[in-house]
Amino acid sequence: MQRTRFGDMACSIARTLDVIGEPWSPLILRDVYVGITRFDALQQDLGISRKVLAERLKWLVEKGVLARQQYSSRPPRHEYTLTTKGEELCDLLLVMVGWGDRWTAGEAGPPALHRHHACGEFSHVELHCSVCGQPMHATDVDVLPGPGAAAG
Amino acid sequence: MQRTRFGDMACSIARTLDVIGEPWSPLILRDVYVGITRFDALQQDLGISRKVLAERLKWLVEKGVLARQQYSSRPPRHEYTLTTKGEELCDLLLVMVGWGDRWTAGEAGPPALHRHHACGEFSHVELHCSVCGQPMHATDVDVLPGPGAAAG
DNA sequence: CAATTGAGTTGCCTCAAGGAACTCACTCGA
DNA sequence: TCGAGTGAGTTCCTTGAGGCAACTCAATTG
Repeated sequence: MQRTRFGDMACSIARTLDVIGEPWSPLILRDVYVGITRFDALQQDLGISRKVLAERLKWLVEKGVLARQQYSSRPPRHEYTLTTKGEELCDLLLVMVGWGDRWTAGEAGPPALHRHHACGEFSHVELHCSVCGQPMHATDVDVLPGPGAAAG
Repeated sequence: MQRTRFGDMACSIARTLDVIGEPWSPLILRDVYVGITRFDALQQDLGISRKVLAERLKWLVEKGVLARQQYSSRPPRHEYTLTTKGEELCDLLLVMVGWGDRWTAGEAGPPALHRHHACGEFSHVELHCSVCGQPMHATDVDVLPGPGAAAG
């Protein structure tokens, strides 16, 4: 949809958006993550047009986020599953959930709860520094050019 | 751009996407976060059409993510700054950077580095459980309906 | 007084999203 | 063996969103 492709920009945010930035893509990822893996099931759950769904799935498979696997040979039937790359993208969804629950849920409360396997409690994700382990938010960091920054 | 509005869905991911899911919005947020706060500066940095930029900024201000502030009265000049709500959305950008650096940076390395104030080191964010403090990834949680789930 | 700058607005054109109908291969039940 | 059903798309048409360029308007600098 966007004519301007984000994949060529020297910015990891833009390049991530190139993969899952198009409308519906994160919701498709969410559905596959919660176990809705077949074309028709996705189409019905999302209310997305079949055309757009087919395009998005193809793109996500190309990008290595989803894998298209045959689960029946006669008749040939496929399902979409997460690759490791895709599973790690789901962490992004978890963070979206955190923000959405906090700022958009309102009186009714969060639409979904997340129970952490390790402790068995319902919780949210928090961001920590990979080096020192302390909390790390956008306001706690300086952004500096890295090795992959565009020249000029 | 998407005709289907995500804001009405009973899903925090969809509602988050309703706010910043449209093309360019996350990049606008990134720019404001790194200190590019004026209309023309944003337009030039992003290469976005002025029309779309005006629309996005208006939307983000309406949604309470950005604030439009006058920094000069004669001539009247404005800049866009992050609200608390917007700052917390930037955490999402940090996670995007993490994924993008890991999966899309390639040989050249990450385009930007993030130095954590607390420890002074260049690092990435990691996701931890808000209850037990242990690492928490999408594969480590069960998703269950919450109080705000749609009936049926 | 002309040129410049900041911050948009307007108009036109193309391409993408939505929707519905159609295809095609296979299976199941009568 | 006929018809209905299912999974997985593809095709076609209409509408509307994004890109681009030009225009506005007010104040400021030279």
